Parts: sequence; C-alpha cells; structure tokens
Amino acid sequence: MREGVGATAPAGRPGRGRRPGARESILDAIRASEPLSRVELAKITGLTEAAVSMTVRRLLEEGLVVETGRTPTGGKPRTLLQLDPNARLSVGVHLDEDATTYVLTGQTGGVISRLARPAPLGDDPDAILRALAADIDTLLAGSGVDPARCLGVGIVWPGPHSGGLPADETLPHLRGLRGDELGSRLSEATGWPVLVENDATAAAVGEYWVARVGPDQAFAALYMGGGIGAGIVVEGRAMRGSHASAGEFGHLCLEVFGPECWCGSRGCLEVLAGPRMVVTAARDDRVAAAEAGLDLTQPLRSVTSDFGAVARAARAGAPHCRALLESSARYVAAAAESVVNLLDIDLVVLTGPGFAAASAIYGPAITRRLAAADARTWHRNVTVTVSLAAATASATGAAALVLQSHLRA
Amino acid sequence: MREGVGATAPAGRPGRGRRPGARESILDAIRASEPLSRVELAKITGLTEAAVSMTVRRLLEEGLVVETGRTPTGGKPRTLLQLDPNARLSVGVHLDEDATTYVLTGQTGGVISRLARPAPLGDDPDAILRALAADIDTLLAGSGVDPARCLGVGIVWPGPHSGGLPADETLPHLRGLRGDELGSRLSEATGWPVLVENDATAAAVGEYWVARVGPDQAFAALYMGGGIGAGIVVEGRAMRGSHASAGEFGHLCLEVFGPECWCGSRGCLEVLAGPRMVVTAARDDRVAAAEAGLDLTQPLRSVTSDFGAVARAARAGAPHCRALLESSARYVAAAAESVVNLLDIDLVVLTGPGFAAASAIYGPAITRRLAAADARTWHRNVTVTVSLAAATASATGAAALVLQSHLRA
DNA sequence: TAGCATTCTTAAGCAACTGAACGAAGTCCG
DNA sequence: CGGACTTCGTTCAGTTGCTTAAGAATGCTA
Repeated sequence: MREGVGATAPAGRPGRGRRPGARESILDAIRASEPLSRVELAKITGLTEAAVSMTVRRLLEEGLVVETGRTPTGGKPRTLLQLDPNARLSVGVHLDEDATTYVLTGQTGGVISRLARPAPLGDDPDAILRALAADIDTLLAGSGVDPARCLGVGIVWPGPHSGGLPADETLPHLRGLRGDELGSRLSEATGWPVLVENDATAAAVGEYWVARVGPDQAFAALYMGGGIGAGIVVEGRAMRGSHASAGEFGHLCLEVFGPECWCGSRGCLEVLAGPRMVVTAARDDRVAAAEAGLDLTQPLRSVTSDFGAVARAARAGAPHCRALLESSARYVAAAAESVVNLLDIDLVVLTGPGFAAASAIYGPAITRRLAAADARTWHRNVTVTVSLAAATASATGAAALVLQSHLRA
Repeated sequence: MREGVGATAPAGRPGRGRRPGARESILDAIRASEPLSRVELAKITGLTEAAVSMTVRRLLEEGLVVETGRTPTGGKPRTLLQLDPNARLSVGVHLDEDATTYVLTGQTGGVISRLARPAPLGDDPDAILRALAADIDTLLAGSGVDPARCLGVGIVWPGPHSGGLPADETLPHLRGLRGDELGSRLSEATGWPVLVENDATAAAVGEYWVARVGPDQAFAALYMGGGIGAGIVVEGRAMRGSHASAGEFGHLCLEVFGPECWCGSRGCLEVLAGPRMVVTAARDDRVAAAEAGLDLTQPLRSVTSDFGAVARAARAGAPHCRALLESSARYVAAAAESVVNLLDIDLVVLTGPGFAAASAIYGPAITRRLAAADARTWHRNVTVTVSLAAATASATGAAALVLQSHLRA
C-alpha cells in the first residue's frame, strides 16, 4: 500500500527495463520549463547531449514532444522542444458532496473539456460506479479525441479521512468503500487504470503540473473545500505518508486545551477555524446570516456553498461575514506558518473552492503572519499565491495525477 | 544548495556510471534487516538473483559485507550476509555550547570510541578548526584503526537556525560562520569530506541507521537540547527543505495569539514549552529551583544542563519540577500530534539530552495525546520510543550522515 | 566563400542488469 | 547408501541505456 493510493489495473509494465531513466527526466524538465532545447535539457538533467538527442528522437517519433521554433545563438540555433498537449490525455473526476465534476486534460494539464453532474449519482455503490463509467465515456466521446491516447482516470473523493470531515458524514451512498476498492472497481468498470487520491494532494499535484513548479521547490497546496487539507510536494514527489493519509492540515493543533474536535483530539484548526465552523458561526450570527443570505429555516446542507455565500458577502463589504473570515484566516495563517517552518517550504498555494472564494482574505493573512518571523529570523521569502483554477483544482489535479504517474514509472 | 547541507570536499565521482544502483539498494537492505541471504535480498530489492549475486560478490571482495552462518531450508541452506562493522568508519562531531563530543563509529553505526572536550575549543574560528582537526586525528590514532577506512566526518553544530535558539546566542566564537563554510574549512583542515547538519536531522539519520528503521517507515525524531527540533525521514531520505532548514518543530504555533517568540512570531512551541522556558520557569519558582538545586546567584549558563537538573529532580519525586515538565510535555505532545497528522508518521523517536533526561514524562504525554484521535479516527497505531543513546544522539547521528551519504551516491 | 561558434547526430564501447540454464548443497525416502 | 527433490547461488549470453569521441549540420561574420 505504499507508492500512492489506489489501484492501477492494467497499467505498469512489470520488470522490463524501466530504470529511473533519461526519458522521465527529460519529460519532466520540459514540463517544468518548456520550451527547451536539447543542450539545455542536457544541462538540466545532467545527461549527455548524445543521450538527450537519442531520447528526444524517440519522444518525437512517439509524438509526445514537438519541435517549435528555434532561438538564434552564436552558432547553430537551438531547436526548441515542447510537450504536445494533445499527445496524451487523462480524465480527472471530483466526487463531491454537492456535485461530480469531470475534466479531460491534455499532457500539459490544460483542460480540454469538462462535464458536471449534480450529486448524488445513484443510491448504491454499483449505480454510482456505473454512472461514473458512463459519464467518463460520454466525456471522451463528446470531445472528439482518440480514446487510445487516454492514459487513465484520476479520481478524488471525500473518502476516509479526507478534507477534515468524519468519513460517515459525506457521500453516504459510498459509505464503507475504501479508496483502493473504489479504484479497482472503477478501473474494472471503465477499463482504464485508476488512481485515487484525496482532494488536497490531488490539487497539489495539479498545481505542480499546471503551474510549472520545478522539482527543486518544496511546496504545499492548502485546500479548502468542506474541510481543510494540505498537499505537500517535495522534490517533485507528493508526500503521502505511511498510510496515505498525510496532509491533515486541518488537524494541526492550534490550541492545546481547545475545544474537542470530531477527530477525538482538541484544538484542531478544523474545529477552531475550518469552513464548517465559519458557516456554523455565520448561521449563529443573525447579522452575518442575513448578510450572506443563508436560509436558516433549512438545516445546513453544503458547507462549501454556504461558505461561498459568506465569502461573497464579505467581498461585497458585509462586516460580520468579513470578521468571521478574518478570524478564521488568523488561525489558518498560524497553521500555514507551522507547516512552512516544519518543512522549510517556499511556495504556498491556496486552492479549492473555499480559498477560491475567500483568497482575498486568507492570502494576505498568511503573508502577514509569515512576514514577521521571516524578516527577523528565517529570511526565506516564502511565496503565497492563489491557484489559477482554485475552484476546480481537485478535478484537474486528479487528471494530473495520472500524468504524473507516467513520469515516475 | 540542495541535497543536504554542507560541503563534500574530494567526494562524489561526477558523471561516471553511478546510477541509483543495485549496490546501494543491497547495502541499505542489509543495514535495515541483516542478516539476509541473497534470495531474500533479491525479493526485497526487486533485483534479479543474478544481479544480487554479482553485486554481493563484489561487496564481499571489498570486505564491506561478510558471510555469517547459514539457515536450513528445504534445499540448499541460505548463506547469511551482514555488514562488516569495521569495514567502514566514520567520525561524528557534536559542537555544543557546553562541550564538544567526538565519536568514531563503524559501518553499522556502533560506537567504536569517543572523546569529549569542554567547550569552548578556542577563541576564534581558526583556532577552533585547528582544535577540531587535531582532536579528530587523536581519536582516529588512539583507536588503532586504519584511517584509510574512514569515509569522512559529520559535524553537528548549533549553527544558524538550529535547535531553536537565536543564532547569535550560541557559540559566539563561531558566530558569522555559515554551515557550508564550516564544512569546507574543516574539510580542508582534516583532509576528509565533511557533512554539516543540524542536531535534529542528524539524530534522525542516526536513529534511522542504528535502530534499523526500514525505508518504508515515515518517522520523526524529536530532539531536545538547548531547543527543540525535529528530524524527519521519509522513504529513507531526510527532509531538509528548500533552504536546509526544515524540522523547525520548535516553531510550530500552538497558540495563535500567544506570547512573542524570539523568531518574530507568536505562540511557538519553543516559547511556550521549550527547555529554555522550563528552566526559566524553574528559576522563577523558588521551590522548583531548590528542588533542582539551581544556583540562582549565577546567570543562566547552560539550558541543557539546568534542564537536566530539573528532570532529575522530577524523577526523584520533586513535585514542582514535575509539574513544570508535565506542563511542557502537554504542549510538546500537541505539537507532536500535529506533525504526525500532517505527515502521517508512524514512528516518533525522542532523542537528545533533553528527552534523555525527561523521556519518562514526555513519552507518555505524547502517547496519551495521540491515543484519543487514533482510536476514534485515524487507526494508525503510532509508535513512540526513546532513542537508546539519546544523550549522544547528535554525535552518532553526525557519523551516520556520512554512512548514509554513501548509500545515496 | 572561408572561418567560426554552436547545436545536434552518429558510431563504438562499456557497465549494469535480465533471462535462462546450470551447478551446488542440503533434505527425504526407499 | 543412492537417487529424487528442493532451494540457493552462479555462469553466460544478450539487451539496454548510457558515455566518450568524433563528425555533420546550421547559421553568423568577415
């Protein structure tokens, strides 16, 4: 159960050759900093120019890479290489409490087409799996692409220990299914290799891929959806921990004797300042609830969408909503600082629907919190950014997982 | 500046061959679970039996590995292989505010001989470096070993951002020296490759080595000396972060609006419950100070030794000292839980002089804190142990760094 | 058009690893 | 006591992936 979560059905050439290899290094280098010439690749990867040349030829023949233009030099101009975005495809699925989102991405992580369904997809696991497989087929068929180019499917779901909610509060119809079971059954149903991941790690990998993060950067993606999690990528590898449940950012302790959390501990970020708490606080505060237009006659349905409403209100200037978010942000910022200090991270990316809605408050709060100690002590210059497609980060991230897995083979 | 801190002087064959390689995998497998036979090695490493056979022959010829006995099977008995402890040597140095400790270890991390000097070794960097070089020579000469077998020197020092103390409060005579400068100059002075590391990471690597931690375990070594730090080893690799300052466990935030820390932030573990704070609190409490026999007429000299006095008093039953440590332990436990949750760690080792003295209090506190959420939610079964040689972990860890670097080449 | 700088390719060689057959060293059983 | 059986380890030929070294391509400049 190491090496990523989930199941890979027909994938993975077994013994055959497959050493760490030039091929992977070259593809990764191009991904991170295309366009590149062969000599530049040789410098970056440490390979010989000869080796690069041969490997690149094979990549060109396979169509994974294309030559695009040339730059003048003192002598023979360099021919620049880029990934062919359409040479490889991959499908990402985000199974959420509110909706199910599908994206089809190319090799560079760019979205080719997408599809959304209101949740739930069915009443029992079998029905859901059938619906998933059918939707994936629809997506591929409707995009007019060659399915043979599809590498596989990545799926993100609020499975056991994901995103900071107790497992049995989300997706009741899939209750009791383990991640690897979901993977293998979906793989059976679709015929593609399937990778299963949690939202935060997937979003991190997606960001790593799409935002061209270099393998030398240690970076963390903070993901806010129905809960808060972190995806951590160091040296180009996602940290998943011993039982594939790393990144429980929401269960960093910020108050040793704080209120009890559903996880069983005390003072977790989740229970002090998680989105669920923000929404609950907004519902308890008549003014805030009115500002955000929350319907108090109904029981709380979707943390994500209610949080979005609070964030919209705050952006529009509503003082109570803004205060709630500012307060939450101070806790999140302190937790982010802890992660940065613990892992010496130099890039923090905010992503997920929560931060998509409220990054204007959380981003500066984190930057501010980091600034003091950074100036006095660490001199690290941490970058805090917002993902370009924060709202759909999980789905594109799920797709990127599949791409990523083809560089580590 | 990636790939470990510090300087390696004559080391590292550049391009030549040196792929990740069978040799390293095999040595690491034997390290982690010796004794092993060739077939077992093939299974563990995934290499062919043929490849194992050839590689092992070379290792036998070089004397790195020896055959030790055989186990009966259904057919031909297996011949067991072990590392020859004396085939390779390495020197570890721990430069501390109180003393300088040297150890000479064999290939398995066992200490062959040791040497201690009261600090300081001199009044300026040059004198200190000369003294270090001379002591290392003395250690090697006095141990009657072949210096040619020595792989190099590892050195741990409270350099910039180490152990949780402001850089300019420790080792005033080396003030202003950067880690890599210390490394290259010591390498020049001794003629050996030198690796520089912080106390916690070194201790973690040492523990990884000596305690035969497998590369599949994610583990963290919490180190308490003059401050608190953490060394984190995942997939057999120490996490050093982007600027080699990962592991700042002492600057996890446990109180968002807590007291200001010297680092510039607020509510850090260090300032709430670090050893310096324990000692300060003990000096402020007449009863506790008396229990521990602290000399209040003198200004605070060594955090480490005063903390040791408090811990001894607590072990002897002194209630005030015990209360101080219990209180500190609750904070440390919460921080440990944060790390475990964030990185999905399944082995926590307490080490360093601080925990050596007070593990009886901190160990159970951590176990207790982890238990609640583990039972309710994570079901991880984290092991919390105390290093066997916690008091000298840094020095042996420094030596292990050098050994370790020969498996990653 | 010759010279030059640089990029990329080709050809020969080496080292590591795989696959498959073979030798070695025991147990078990008639 | 000898032969079948089992499991461990080795040998040998073949493949792969890279390196080194030399050479071809391509454009600029004089």
